[in-house]
Amino acid sequence: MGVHRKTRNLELVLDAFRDAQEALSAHLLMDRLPADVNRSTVYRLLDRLEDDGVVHSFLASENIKFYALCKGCAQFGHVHSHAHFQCTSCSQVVCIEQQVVVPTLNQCRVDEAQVLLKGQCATCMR
Amino acid sequence: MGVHRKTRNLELVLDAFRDAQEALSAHLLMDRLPADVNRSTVYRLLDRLEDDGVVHSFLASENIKFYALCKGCAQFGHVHSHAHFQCTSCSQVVCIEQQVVVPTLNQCRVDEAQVLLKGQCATCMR
DNA sequence: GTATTATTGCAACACAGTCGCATTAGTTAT
DNA sequence: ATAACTAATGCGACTGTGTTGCAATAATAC
Repeated sequence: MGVHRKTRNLELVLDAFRDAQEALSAHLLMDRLPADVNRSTVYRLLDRLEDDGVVHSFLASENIKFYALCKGCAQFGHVHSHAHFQCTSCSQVVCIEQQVVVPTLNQCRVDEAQVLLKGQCATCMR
Repeated sequence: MGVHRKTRNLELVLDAFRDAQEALSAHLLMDRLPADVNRSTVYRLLDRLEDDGVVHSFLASENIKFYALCKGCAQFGHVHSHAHFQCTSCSQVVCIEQQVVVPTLNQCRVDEAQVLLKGQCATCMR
């Protein structure tokens, strides 16, 4: 657990994640922060929070890295093999609570599975 | 199926994929092509080949898009829910033949699952 | 061969993310 | 409270992947 001074920016980022029900990209996160929070700072905070196991990251469409608060996943030694769902209409990303069955391979050792489900969310379907 | 003139570049790209046992990023692909093949051309060829169902793409680590020839997957109306494995040591990416069970969600319609398994490949383990 | 137009090369661009460095501001000890 | 220490920040420049407009080239159809 790295050093974490209780700074304004850190609080703002954590608040943003707590307020959001969804996962956030660096860009989406910055939209929810005051405009004067520096881009580099946001990336550095995200890196640190990920190192400390506060958030986890995964790749969604368009090569965008998304971040979400770790909840249950922290209990399992941070095996982030839970799935994420991204709506192809509104691009919103959410964590799927149910655990995913990780296939075993006969030649390779599998440490982690990143599962991105794509489709349409409830809001966009109606 | 879009128009495809039989050009030198197209042949070179297809040959590179056929020769490779693994999936290739645009960068890795260009390493295997003559140096005078333009970067834009490679990206455009990859886009076209993907549109035509000749290759499929998926995201691996570091937000890099990988491409691989479609084989069996083409039979199933291009539901690319098969997994890919990336070695965290050598970064090589391969397609996993075995089909992945796509979780169903009660609120959302899932059209596609992108599964990236990460671990160590046979070569790097020994 | 000529006409048509898909394909290409080039250069400039867009965007996510990183890095070095000087400055600012939490934290700790006095 | 103040000073010392150093983590955190802001800035600007940079990297790397991928895109785009446009003029030149070349594959195909006639």
